[in-house]
Amino acid sequence: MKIQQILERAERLCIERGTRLTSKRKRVLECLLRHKNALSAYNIADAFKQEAEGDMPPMSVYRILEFLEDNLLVHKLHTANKYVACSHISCDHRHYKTSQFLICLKCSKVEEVSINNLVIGELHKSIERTEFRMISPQFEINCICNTCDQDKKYSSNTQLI
Amino acid sequence: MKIQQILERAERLCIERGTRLTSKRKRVLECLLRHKNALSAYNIADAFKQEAEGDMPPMSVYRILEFLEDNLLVHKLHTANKYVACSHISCDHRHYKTSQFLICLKCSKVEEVSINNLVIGELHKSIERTEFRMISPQFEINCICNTCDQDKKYSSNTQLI
DNA sequence: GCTAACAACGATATGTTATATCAATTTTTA
DNA sequence: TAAAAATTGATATAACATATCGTTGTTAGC
Repeated sequence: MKIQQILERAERLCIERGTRLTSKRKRVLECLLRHKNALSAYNIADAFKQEAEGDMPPMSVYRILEFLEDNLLVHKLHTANKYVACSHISCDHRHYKTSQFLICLKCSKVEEVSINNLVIGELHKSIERTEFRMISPQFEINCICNTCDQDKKYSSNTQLI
Repeated sequence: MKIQQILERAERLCIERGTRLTSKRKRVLECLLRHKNALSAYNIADAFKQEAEGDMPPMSVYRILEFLEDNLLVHKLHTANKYVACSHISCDHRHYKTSQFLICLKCSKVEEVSINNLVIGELHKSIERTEFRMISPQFEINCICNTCDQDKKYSSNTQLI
């Protein structure tokens, strides 16, 4: 699906929620959609500088990312301290209570996967037996993507992790 | 099990691995064992200052934590940027290929749990179908512990998350 | 349209987490 | 005991993040 369509869908979702996807917020979301990999707030600010899209200071990026996260448009990957656009903006978007992210530690490529509901159910059951209550379930799994794995095989000066 | 015994076991494990659990390393591990909650490197440095156990600058703590992690004696919780002592130092210690941590976002209390093998197996299968390869499997699950959950109910000025 | 209330944005300061580097010291090995 | 290796000390700097306050822009009621 094209980025422009996703942005339009995002805008509609915000209107439904009574929030506003301002032009700056839209541009940060677009930046995340164009870069497929996860980006830090400072990465995003740098991208705006380099692509001469007008200034976007890191503090603004943080504020905007917070808004986008609250509006279910981006996910924060806590293990990487980076952010990705939600891959379900344009599809149903509400089926996904538990997100699972495979994150390449080398290039920050991210895949948002959907693990078997049965598995997630079992997980919840395991946790119910403890004295902990799960909140905002999100799994982040450290991986190496195929591309970077290949790189490792053929280039000796590439460092893993 | 008493901390002293765990430390002795840790020392033996290091000797078996051909590494040395020096007195400073031992003291950092002991610090993590005494505090049941996860601590940041700077938290540990502060603890040494307060308890007048002699200086332990943050940079030393980082170096020592790296050693302890390499020697499977502590885990880094990437989502919290904090560290905990491995809860399996004194038991078999090698059965645990995939560690799962329940982390209280309020007080950093941590429980290292063993989730249903079925769940872990399914998770691995899901990942095999992607173009990612899992490394250093470790799951961190954001939770609220019962104690902090109770606190929330009875005190109005306590903030959740 | 005017104004009050609120939301969004800009700017600065500061806090927290982490890595890099090089010198000094201690321990091990030959 | 001297050389080599491991450990520790010390400083600088990078990377990630929050707090605060003033300004600008938008919305809602009059």
